[in-house]
Amino acid sequence: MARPREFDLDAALERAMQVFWAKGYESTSLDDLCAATGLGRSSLYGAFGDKHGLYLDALARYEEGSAARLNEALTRPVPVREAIAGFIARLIDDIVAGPGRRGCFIGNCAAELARDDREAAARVRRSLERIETAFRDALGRAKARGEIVRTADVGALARFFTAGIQGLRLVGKANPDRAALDDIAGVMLRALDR
Amino acid sequence: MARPREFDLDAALERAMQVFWAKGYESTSLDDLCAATGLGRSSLYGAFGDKHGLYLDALARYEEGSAARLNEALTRPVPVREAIAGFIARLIDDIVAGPGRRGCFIGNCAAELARDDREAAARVRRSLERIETAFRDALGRAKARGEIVRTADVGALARFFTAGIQGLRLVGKANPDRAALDDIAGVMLRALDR
DNA sequence: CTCATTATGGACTGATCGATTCATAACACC
DNA sequence: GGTGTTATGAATCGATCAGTCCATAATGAG
Repeated sequence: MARPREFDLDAALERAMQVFWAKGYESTSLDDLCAATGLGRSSLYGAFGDKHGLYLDALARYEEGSAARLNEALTRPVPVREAIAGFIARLIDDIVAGPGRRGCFIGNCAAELARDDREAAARVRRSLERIETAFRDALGRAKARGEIVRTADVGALARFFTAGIQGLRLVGKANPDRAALDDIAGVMLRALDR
Repeated sequence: MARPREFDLDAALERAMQVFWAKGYESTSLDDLCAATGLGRSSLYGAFGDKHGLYLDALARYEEGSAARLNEALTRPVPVREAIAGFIARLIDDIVAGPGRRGCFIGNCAAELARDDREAAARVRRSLERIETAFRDALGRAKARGEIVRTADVGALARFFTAGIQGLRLVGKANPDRAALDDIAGVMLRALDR
């Protein structure tokens, strides 16, 4: 009935996400986005609305992958301590070996524009809640299995790990030093030994 | 010998710092800075060089006050656990009661422009090291006093609290909920009970 | 009082921003 | 093959950006 789209929408979103992740919202221009995706302005606007809409879509895409990795790590059939340790170890690998100081897209978004961008702020809040829930569920199951003491407050621990991961990514962005990050991870994990 | 400056340089820097803190670097325009300080462009450029220089000065000013508060809290003649708990409690008060979602200026800087701004990145790294050192010194003194077990790794604990505070401020920026932040603080402090 | 020096405010610069417009192209349907 | 509909690319929009320039004002030194 009409001319079909000539590009892969998903691939374009992935490229745009990488640019926003690396440069942030304000510092990314539409020319940057066109260059990264290989698309013209018309195609971008036709597919994603405007710059802000594309940013939100990119944020959603990041969160999707991020949450999937976390859930996969936390539902492995191993003790929860090992599962969390494995997740954090891979996180540190990413920070140290990754293409330099991008941090966490969600955290970057929170720091950059959650101030007066209610929609973005709501997305960030939801993302953090999702992470928190994943931890709480995993810790709840572990508690039922007797892996952690019955007096443990899994809700507080879940919030702690959520914040801890953000802190880890932030200081890792400023100084991607494995020894320092391993130190932090080690102390974090000992919150489970009680 | 020449016309004297008509404004208070320190007060102007304080105002500029507040704006950069609240809005970030890119989103703050020179018109914003002129409006906040009450100065004209010529005065700003004459006193601080350019926008980037002013931003770095503002960052330094923030770090000064921030480090002073931390050191004051950590050198109080009380058990280190109490000192740290007091500092974090006041931090949470700031986050919850403060004028909305500014986060930590240093953390905001790290998230926003530490990527390809080497000078800002170096400042952030130095700031975090300063925080880490303050914790390490306080924990070292506490260890010598026998407040924490002799097997404790004060270096790792210092790094942990440094990252933890950043995580606390970040999630607090996204969701300034006292109960959640208190949960996180509670788990963090139990790292000292060993 | 005069002059050299610096501060100030406002006009102005070229560049870049996000967004729109429009002519053209490519399809599905009849 | 004609027609309606959407995609595409280039040109372009007004707004805003950081930064500069210049005429004027305000001081201290001689």
